[in-house]
Amino acid sequence: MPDTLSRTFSALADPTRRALLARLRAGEATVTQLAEPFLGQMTLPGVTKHLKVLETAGMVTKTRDAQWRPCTLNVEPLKDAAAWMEEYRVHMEASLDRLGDYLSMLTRANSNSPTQISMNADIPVERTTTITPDTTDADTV
Amino acid sequence: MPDTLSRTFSALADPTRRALLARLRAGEATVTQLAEPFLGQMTLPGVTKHLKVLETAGMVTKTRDAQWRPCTLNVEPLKDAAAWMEEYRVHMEASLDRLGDYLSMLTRANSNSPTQISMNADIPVERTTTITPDTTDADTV
DNA sequence: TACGTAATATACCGACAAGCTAATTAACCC
DNA sequence: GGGTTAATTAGCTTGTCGGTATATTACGTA
Repeated sequence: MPDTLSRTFSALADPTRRALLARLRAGEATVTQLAEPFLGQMTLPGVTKHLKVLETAGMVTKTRDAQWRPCTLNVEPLKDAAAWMEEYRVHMEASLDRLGDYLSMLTRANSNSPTQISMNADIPVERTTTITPDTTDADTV
Repeated sequence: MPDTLSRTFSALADPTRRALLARLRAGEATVTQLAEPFLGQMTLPGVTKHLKVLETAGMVTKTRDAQWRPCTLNVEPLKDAAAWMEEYRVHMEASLDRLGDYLSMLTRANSNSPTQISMNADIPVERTTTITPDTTDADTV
């Protein structure tokens, strides 16, 4: 039983799980709905396992509706992770390479983030993204 | 060989490694200097291994000075992680529980973070930290 | 040259993570 | 009750991780 932060980061360290979270950003979904994009490359129990990891990490809550288990996103643990990362904010801004200024500009241009950088670049979610640096943000979501 | 983001998160999913990064925020340090706070609970090769993980994740750069290997912090991968997390910013702000408003207040009150929430609560770093925000950056690099 | 120190390499271990298949539970509908 | 669908559990294999102990490389110095 590791600490909360470790469990959070550990849960995020898998592209499938990140894609699941990304999908849940669009609203609640059942397990099969969540699994659907992966079923070519992974079985349903596999997805269930990943969901379990996210669930014990506190980022996904499963309710029950008859035989379905609608899952919802819970960002509470992400707040801790973001708070941890906040400590490094000044360092990131200091090193003004690649993403640096972009990110700081983006975070400083508060709230209504039309961002969507690379939600799940490595996952067979049909929407192909591709970062396209020219589209400063917009599109996608 | 997982993707970059997974490797980054995976590297962060360990309190020892997070403590190492935290220590490096104060400036470059050799391996033994970095290991010193842990030597009661872990051997030197153990720390070297953790450093290796951080190194292959691109968050630590080892240079060499005679038989010493001064390590420096490299926040580049953290930018990607922060960018990923940025997507969930709006969700975090929407759920205004515990940390929510505090964090958003904090990020909105840009840069000079006198923050220091819980850098390494679970690790025997004798320097009771607090990073002294006066050294806005300077030194180190 | 020999010695002490800094750091890594190698080999080994137990534990856990990720994936599968097959079987099982749970709820609905006829 | 019988059949169907949703989802989980169980058991297994494979691979990686965290840690140790020991040996080795590299350097500075007496």
